[in-house]
Amino acid sequence: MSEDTTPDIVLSLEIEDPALADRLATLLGGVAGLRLAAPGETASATIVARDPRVMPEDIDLTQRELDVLALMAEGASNKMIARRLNISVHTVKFHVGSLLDKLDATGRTDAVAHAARRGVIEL
Amino acid sequence: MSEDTTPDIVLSLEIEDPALADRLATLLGGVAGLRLAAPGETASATIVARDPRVMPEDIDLTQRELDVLALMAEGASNKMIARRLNISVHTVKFHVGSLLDKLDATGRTDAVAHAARRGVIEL
DNA sequence: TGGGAAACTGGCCGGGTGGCCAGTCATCCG
DNA sequence: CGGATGACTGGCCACCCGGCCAGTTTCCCA
Repeated sequence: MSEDTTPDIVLSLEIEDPALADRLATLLGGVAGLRLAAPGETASATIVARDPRVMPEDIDLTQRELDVLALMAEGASNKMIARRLNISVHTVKFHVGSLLDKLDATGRTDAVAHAARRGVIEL
Repeated sequence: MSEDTTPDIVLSLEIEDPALADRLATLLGGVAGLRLAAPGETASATIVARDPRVMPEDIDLTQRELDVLALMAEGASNKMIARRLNISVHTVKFHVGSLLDKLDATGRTDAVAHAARRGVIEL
């Protein structure tokens, strides 16, 4: 009689903390309709530790800086960014400078890495 | 008499698919020891759709290239990388060149972004 | 009315970056 | 014994980057 209309939801655990992982595994193991993924199995959803969502507080970047940052993350050069945003290369440098400042980065690569880490941008 | 030795595990849902999210919410709602996060509440774990883990899309980088890549992601310049790895700046450039090639990137910033996206490195 | 913030532009310049050429050395393999 | 591959190093050079100086305009707010 098992109506196979909806197979079990397969969940995988991606938790560092062994204690938390263990509690979750135990708790979820007893839930009908749910199943923990077997090693190597592709899960339909994953439980990760902590909220990956952006941390509290915002680095307070202006809209223009966000525009420039996004293009930087795409690997665009200052010249390309200038063309894309219809502004001069000098202005791009100006914004990049502010970005390096606010993100406490030493260069554009570092800036993108920091921004990604802080959830300011999505790679 | 509720022994509060272990508070409920707070879970937040990060699911695109409304149907799947709904099923999970229903299933999880009836589990003792578990609780779904209230809007804005910081969860101890999050359920995300799909497995965020990287595909077996190996980029086949040499060990040295991985070394260089890791330092690049830290925002290190070629000179810094050279010092850190005890090799010449020219050799660093050599590896960076290979990296740009293999990662199909236009520059070091792009290379780091691509590598992070493909899970080759962790930011 | 004046001050501040944001966005924008210019020139200049030292140092970094990436591409090209070339070469050495060790290892693995036919 | 060649031949191939990967790691490494060098010189050269056009271009890019980031920091410095300077200036403009617009908008918002006290």
